[in-house]
Amino acid sequence: MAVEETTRRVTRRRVRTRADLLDAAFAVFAAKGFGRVSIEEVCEAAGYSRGAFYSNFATLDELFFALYRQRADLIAEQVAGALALDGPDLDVPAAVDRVSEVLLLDREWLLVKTDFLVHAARDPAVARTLLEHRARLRGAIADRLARAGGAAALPPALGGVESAARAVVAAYDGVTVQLLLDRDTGRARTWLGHLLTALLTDGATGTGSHP
Amino acid sequence: MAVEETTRRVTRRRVRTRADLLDAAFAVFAAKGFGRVSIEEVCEAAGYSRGAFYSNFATLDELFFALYRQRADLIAEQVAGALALDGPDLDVPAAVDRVSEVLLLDREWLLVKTDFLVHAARDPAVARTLLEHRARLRGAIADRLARAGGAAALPPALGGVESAARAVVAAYDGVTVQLLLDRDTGRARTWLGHLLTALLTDGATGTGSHP
DNA sequence: CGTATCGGATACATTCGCGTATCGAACGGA
DNA sequence: TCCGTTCGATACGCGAATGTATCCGATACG
Repeated sequence: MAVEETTRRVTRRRVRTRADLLDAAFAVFAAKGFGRVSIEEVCEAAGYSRGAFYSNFATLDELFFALYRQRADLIAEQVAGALALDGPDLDVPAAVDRVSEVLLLDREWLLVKTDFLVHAARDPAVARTLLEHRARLRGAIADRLARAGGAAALPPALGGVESAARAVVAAYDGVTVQLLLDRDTGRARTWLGHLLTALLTDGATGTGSHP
Repeated sequence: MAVEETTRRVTRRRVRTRADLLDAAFAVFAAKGFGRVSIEEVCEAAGYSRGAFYSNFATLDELFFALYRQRADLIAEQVAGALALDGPDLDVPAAVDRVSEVLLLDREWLLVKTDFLVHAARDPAVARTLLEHRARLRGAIADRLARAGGAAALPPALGGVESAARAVVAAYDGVTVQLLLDRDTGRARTWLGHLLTALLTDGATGTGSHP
């Protein structure tokens, strides 16, 4: 019962505290992993006592969920922005570069995101919201692909733009795993670039992305 | 110091106990996630007391690591077997089907494996061994690809067989993520099939896998 | 079959983290 | 500025999990 149903006089202080807790939680979760973090650690990192925590969240899970939503929405915005940059004609390699930049930039986020995946994999309710996020992302990609060339022009052996979008997301997830292990961001970005151009262009050898 | 350096009179009982603990741990980890499991839970599930645990392992992490090695080696064997089935000429769709079968069959294993990934992502030493496992897997795939056609015949826009193998693993990882969320194994298998044939065959639309 | 060693159970002390209840201080509206 | 409300700090009790030390039954080996 951290947040009542009835409207409460939301103080500025409260907003700030909540934001501080979320930020601190992000750092701590990224560093140690959700499973190894206690409520006290988060509070300590944020500079508050446990009282502040219980006043804002009922449980660590709740905070984790809120944290994920916050950051995921932020990333989604950035991706949408990166996709919207071109005019109606899509420059695949350039768009791929821009999106890769956004998606693979922050290792901490990848860590937290994967933690959340593990969490969602065991809780159908959480999984549903994560699937919705992913569906939105796929939708944005599919729209972009459709808007530029449609199914006929670009995609190769896959079905339509829907399938192509799905493949893009799968490639992203696959590269993420590798990046989490070898910590080589540059390599991951060029790799994602290769994969995506291989998937999205017909037979032509896609140009690389970074020097 | 669970296991001494000096050779000890390894009793049959001990072997059995250790195996029981590992099996129980697999089930419990899969069900609740590594981060939410206590030593006692594992012992209870295995039908032993904590004394048995501490006699065999120093820490939960150590057990987790041993568990991962055990299962990963087992899977690796099966994959190698599935890859070796054809003669020298590789039937891509068939091989893809067989490998998908092995890799995506067991949801519990995918859960544990992902937990382990999260774990490894934060511990460079663990990450190294995981990377070695993956390198071995990639190597087996690359060998198989090279043995059947080489770089010239099959792969499209990617570099050589090395890159192709890398792409295969990435696709596998990507599909795994989706499967963890939607729990639709059949879908995941056909999807992996589509992806892999799209990646490994030139322009021809790869045939599906299952009816 | 006897015996020395090993393996696992039990009991114990201890630490850690949780959730609640209470209180003083900060806040915002009038 | 004053006052009712809200926020977060502090203090408390509790339960769970840990690691260790000790003991007894099982096991291998001569």
